[in-house]
Amino acid sequence: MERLPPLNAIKAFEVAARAGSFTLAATELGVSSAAVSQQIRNLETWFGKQLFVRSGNRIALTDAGHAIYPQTARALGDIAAIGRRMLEGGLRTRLVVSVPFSLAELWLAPRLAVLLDAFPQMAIDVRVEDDPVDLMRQNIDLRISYGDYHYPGLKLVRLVHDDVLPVCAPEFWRRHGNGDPSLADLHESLFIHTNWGPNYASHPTWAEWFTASGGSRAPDPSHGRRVGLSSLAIASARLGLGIALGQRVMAQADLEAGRLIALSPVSVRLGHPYCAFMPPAKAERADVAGLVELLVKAAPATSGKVGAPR
Amino acid sequence: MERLPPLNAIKAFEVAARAGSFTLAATELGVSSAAVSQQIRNLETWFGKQLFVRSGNRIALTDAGHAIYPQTARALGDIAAIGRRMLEGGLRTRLVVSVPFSLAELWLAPRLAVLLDAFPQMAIDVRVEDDPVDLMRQNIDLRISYGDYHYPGLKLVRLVHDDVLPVCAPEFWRRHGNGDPSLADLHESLFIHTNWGPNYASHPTWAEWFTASGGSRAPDPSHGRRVGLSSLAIASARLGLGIALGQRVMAQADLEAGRLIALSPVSVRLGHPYCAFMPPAKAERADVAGLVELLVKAAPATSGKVGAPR
DNA sequence: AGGATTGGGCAAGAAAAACTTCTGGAGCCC
DNA sequence: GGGCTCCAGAAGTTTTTCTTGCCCAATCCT
Repeated sequence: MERLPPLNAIKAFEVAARAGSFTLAATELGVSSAAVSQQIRNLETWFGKQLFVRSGNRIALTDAGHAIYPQTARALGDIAAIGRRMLEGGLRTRLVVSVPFSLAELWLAPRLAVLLDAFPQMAIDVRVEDDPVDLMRQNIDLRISYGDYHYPGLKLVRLVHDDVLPVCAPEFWRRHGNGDPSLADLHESLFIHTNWGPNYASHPTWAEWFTASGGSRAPDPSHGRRVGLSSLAIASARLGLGIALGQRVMAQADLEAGRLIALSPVSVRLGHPYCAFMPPAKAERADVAGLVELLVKAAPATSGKVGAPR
Repeated sequence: MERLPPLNAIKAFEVAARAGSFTLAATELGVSSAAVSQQIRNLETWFGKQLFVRSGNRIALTDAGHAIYPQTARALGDIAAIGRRMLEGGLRTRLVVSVPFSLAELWLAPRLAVLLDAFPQMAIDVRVEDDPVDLMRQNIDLRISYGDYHYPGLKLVRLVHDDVLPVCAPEFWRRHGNGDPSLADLHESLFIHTNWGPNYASHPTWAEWFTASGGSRAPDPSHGRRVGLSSLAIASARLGLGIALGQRVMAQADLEAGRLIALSPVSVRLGHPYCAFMPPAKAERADVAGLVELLVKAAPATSGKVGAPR
């Protein structure tokens, strides 16, 4: 095959020709109008032919531009079709979602329940595994992770930037609380410490929480209970084993049901947001997009910003 | 139209799939194999699907890769066809060549004569005009200019890096020369000075030539003859009006025919090469490519380097 | 076997392409 | 005529792409 014209310029041309305006084309492409102008000129220089006539603030296709537009549209349409074809690739696919251990039970499950309630026939696989995950080899459609720095090249959607606050079971508080929500006098052994394991280091500590609440206590982890999973901390607190720094999104249901109580409005943000990652092509699948949307909407209280594809 | 897969990655994929090797594909694309490897991975990440299986130093298309290859080939072929179509755009076109005044008569004309001798029915327009020229608006296929800095975006081919040397008519030398090829004693009024006009400043002067030849004379332009065109300097010398610093490519024919004699082997290079410019798409037209090739070959003595497309 | 060769992966920095911002000018509309 | 919209152009910045240099695995070749 001989040398091809610059493909991105072809793309810009197709959009501009269809839109009849560089500005509209720019909007559609998500760039500035000057960028479109440059790409078009680029293509004109390549061909040595004008494709648009400019008259003041208006443009129109030249004869040459008219001649090639349908071909560009068809070729690009074909390429778009390739993308679509990739998604179907077995069409009968289930939606495969991968989450870290900590999120599976207390965060994803209830949200999926909502979704499955609405679409009972929806086929979803949930895989529970820690980062890093190879989405390609395992045919995963959507990965949810802590932090927005994993998986370069994948489309990224920020779901929720969670925070932690002290929670415990109501009976526990009745027995040990002494009515002091500053927790200043609570015995060290009653604190539950969460350890996120070797790969993560940004989970807030009790010391940080005390600092944020204006105190200065720093309970010694070696004296209290220690758990290796944030969802386990919640579960432990629910069972009356102590006071945990529980993540809000995980404790929510227990708090509303009265199985847990929050001992203070003071909370500490996690170091990173929870994010969804997916191959850009799969972001257009209706089921993937729908699930992501649900997950974003489900937590409007603390966050929900949509990131640009990378 | 929805989001398109990265087009350059598609291109890399098509070539790699056809070549069956990243390295061969890299050669065809004129890039390194690592670049191809990256583009393919890029596309795989976009789709969330492997397109090649890698086993050691060998690659093979996956089922998914196999499935999309024909579509990519067709779409890219369509786009290549667009390029070809642009060239034909009236098919009945003549070849339009644009040259600066100085080159038209003594350089281009004899070379075209060779070409037209071989292909008498070839339709060529020669336009004579100075830089800058708008190739697009005037439908020019090939522009020849002094210097390689004009016309960004156009494909550039360096034709010849010329030099100047002192020439005069044989009778003139018999009458005024005194047998002294160092020209040290020649009367100032017998030097012909070339002035390239307001846009150019790099034409070698007599002072430079004397320096190059080991002397130190600097004839005063206000005393000798002055011409505003390098071809006119040659013509003047041929007519016995004085000694000119003549460009080799222009004096060649007169030197061989004995109408001019070179007074010294010492020459001074011009500041820039002569270059051909053309829209990249037109570089593939057989007539354009043929003419450029002829022009390059016609001057192997002093240069003939081919530049990369810009 | 065992060394040499070929072809691809990976990471860092370099080069090239694309984009943004700002400014200016031309036509259109009131 | 004045304001508005839209495109062009230049300069500077960001992003993408490519190269370089190194490694490893499989193959090839005595």
